Amino acid sequence: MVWIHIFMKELKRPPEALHAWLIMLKAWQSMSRYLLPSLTEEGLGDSDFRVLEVLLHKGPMPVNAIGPKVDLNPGSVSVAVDRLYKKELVRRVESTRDRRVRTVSLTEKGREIFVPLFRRHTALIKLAFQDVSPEELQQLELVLKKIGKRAKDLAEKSQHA
Amino acid sequence: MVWIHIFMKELKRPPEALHAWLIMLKAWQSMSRYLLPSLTEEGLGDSDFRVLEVLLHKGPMPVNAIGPKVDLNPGSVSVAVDRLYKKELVRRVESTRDRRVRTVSLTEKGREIFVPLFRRHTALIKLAFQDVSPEELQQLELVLKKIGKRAKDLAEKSQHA
DNA sequence: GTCATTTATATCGACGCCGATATATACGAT
DNA sequence: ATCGTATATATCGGCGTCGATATAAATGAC
Repeated sequence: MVWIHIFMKELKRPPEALHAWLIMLKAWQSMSRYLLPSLTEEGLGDSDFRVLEVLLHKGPMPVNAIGPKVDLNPGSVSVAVDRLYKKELVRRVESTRDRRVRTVSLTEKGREIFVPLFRRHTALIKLAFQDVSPEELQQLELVLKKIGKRAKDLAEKSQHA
Repeated sequence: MVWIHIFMKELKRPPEALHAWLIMLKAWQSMSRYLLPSLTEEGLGDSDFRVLEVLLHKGPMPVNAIGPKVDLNPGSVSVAVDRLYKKELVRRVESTRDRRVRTVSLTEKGREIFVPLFRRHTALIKLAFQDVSPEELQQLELVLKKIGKRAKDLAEKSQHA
């Protein structure tokens, strides 16, 4: 039982930030497993879903604008858009001003497939959050925003170093 | 601007659960990006880290016990352990009772590499959580636990259906 | 004891993502 | 106007995960 000893000695009581992070990890994994099936039934992956979501809610945009919004590098966005293109869910329009850019937008088919899917998705999330009161939800958003922002800042800072 | 219209109409104000989930997504992505470099510098991936973590803190265990703890399927655990084995960070001991099972444990080298890495990792997390008060942290854990548990239950329920 | 079933682990083929690079186009300095 | 640099997108090779399956060993019914 040496390892348990070491664990206790090293951490005393689990430092709170780490503990919270582990719980966040668990919650994240559970949510992901829970939400994924409804996408795969539709033949979509997680990234595809997020791309469609951003296109629906923010409107048409060039490939390079999608990447940051869905946390994907340019190459991955390119292939994701291509997958969706092959399924005729999105359209690529070449810009006349700048012949390098191709603006991506939802097709009618894309809209028809995605809007109901998104609605189901939203309902599933609501179900999973059913035990959380409005006040708790607000508090949760506040805290997660702080953490996300700080993590982003710190990540950028260490990039430069 | 049709899409914005549709968005507003469809969602009125963003339904709170969905909104919170999106913020969680962002926070998660930021944290992952922030934490990953310290692992890759050591030549490890996310899964490898979690396997080492569970071995350090829960002690030696057979391959099939690792999977559930790190949210990986048996095949993935097998190759993850193999990666770590090739780096001599873990050892596989064949059980005499049941000759199918191979109990995985950290080697000395594994411990030497991982313990400081884990300490750095913990420090990074603490930094990212610096803006969160102890009360907020407690509240965060509470709420995330509720969400995780409910999501897990719901996922299992829809499995059977 | 023998055979069917179950369990532990490893392997296989497919797929998605990443980092790096290639290609095409635009922009800016001179 | 030309040339070097920067930007948008696509492509390539490598890697990690998945689901399905293979292999080996244990268990249980008879």
